Amino acid sequence: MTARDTFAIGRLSSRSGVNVETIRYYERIGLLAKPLRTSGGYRLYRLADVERLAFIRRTRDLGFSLDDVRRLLDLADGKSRSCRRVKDIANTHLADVRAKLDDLHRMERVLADLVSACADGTLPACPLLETLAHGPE
Amino acid sequence: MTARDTFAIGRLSSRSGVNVETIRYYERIGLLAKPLRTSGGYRLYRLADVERLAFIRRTRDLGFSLDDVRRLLDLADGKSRSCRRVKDIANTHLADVRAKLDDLHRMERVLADLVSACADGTLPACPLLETLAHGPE
DNA sequence: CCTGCACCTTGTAGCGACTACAGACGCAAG
DNA sequence: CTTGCGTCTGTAGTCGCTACAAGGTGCAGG
Repeated sequence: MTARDTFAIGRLSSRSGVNVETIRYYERIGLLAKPLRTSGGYRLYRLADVERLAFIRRTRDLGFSLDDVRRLLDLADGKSRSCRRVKDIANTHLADVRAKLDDLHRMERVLADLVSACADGTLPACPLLETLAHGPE
Repeated sequence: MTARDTFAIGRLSSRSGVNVETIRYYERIGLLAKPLRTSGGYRLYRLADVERLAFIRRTRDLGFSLDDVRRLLDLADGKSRSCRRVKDIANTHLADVRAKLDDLHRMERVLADLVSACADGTLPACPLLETLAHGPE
């Protein structure tokens, strides 16, 4: 049934590193075009789909939202490939990442302090619990 | 109608720094006990509720999950106040925070690199898009 | 007493990005 | 032909809220 260079979703999954369920989800939300089907209803993919999905995976791994992925795919598909617009999206996302980084750093510092205040954990009153109950200082 | 030291949900919200909708949500999932009501059905709170909610807010601000919050509240309520168990929860969460911190650091580095490779954004081919399309080097 | 207004009520649906089924069908190897 | 895995659709669950809609309450001013 399958032409020499087509394959089913499981193979696309293993070749792209994206979960089968996730691939179907991407199709449902319109991130991937609807693929050809076998007479029995199986989705049929080609090498180009592996590429596209690998693009998505790499973009997701950098923490971009699916909306950003969509925009970046559009830019990659377009003739223009406007570097400017790509850069804008990336810069905005970079600012988000840095903001989250700051938040996490703050949490890390406070948590590490609080945990160390608990010493070996055998204290009668728990300093960590005290801080949660009544605030710092 | 209200006794001298009770107040409605809006006041609890402004005193604890937790959104009205969020307070009702916490009640619904059993994080807060069901409060007394006025004859007209309004929830009635006391100072102790402000404390409890402030505890929750502080704990959430440190990034603990609501499940962790529940466990920490149980420990704070219990006679034992086992510092050991509190410490275990905090340490596990701290490890999570550090793992996320590592992820974000990695993203930050790669993003900053890619963005700077785009120079002033007027390049004919976009290096950032190339990397997303074909992977690093 | 009536009006107006802010506040409160319940219930439900939406967000993002998946993940996890159930129950049925396809397909290829032995 | 049977076995057994792969795939299909559709729906519901995750987390931690947030945002309504449509109606009821409480209180101050006139």
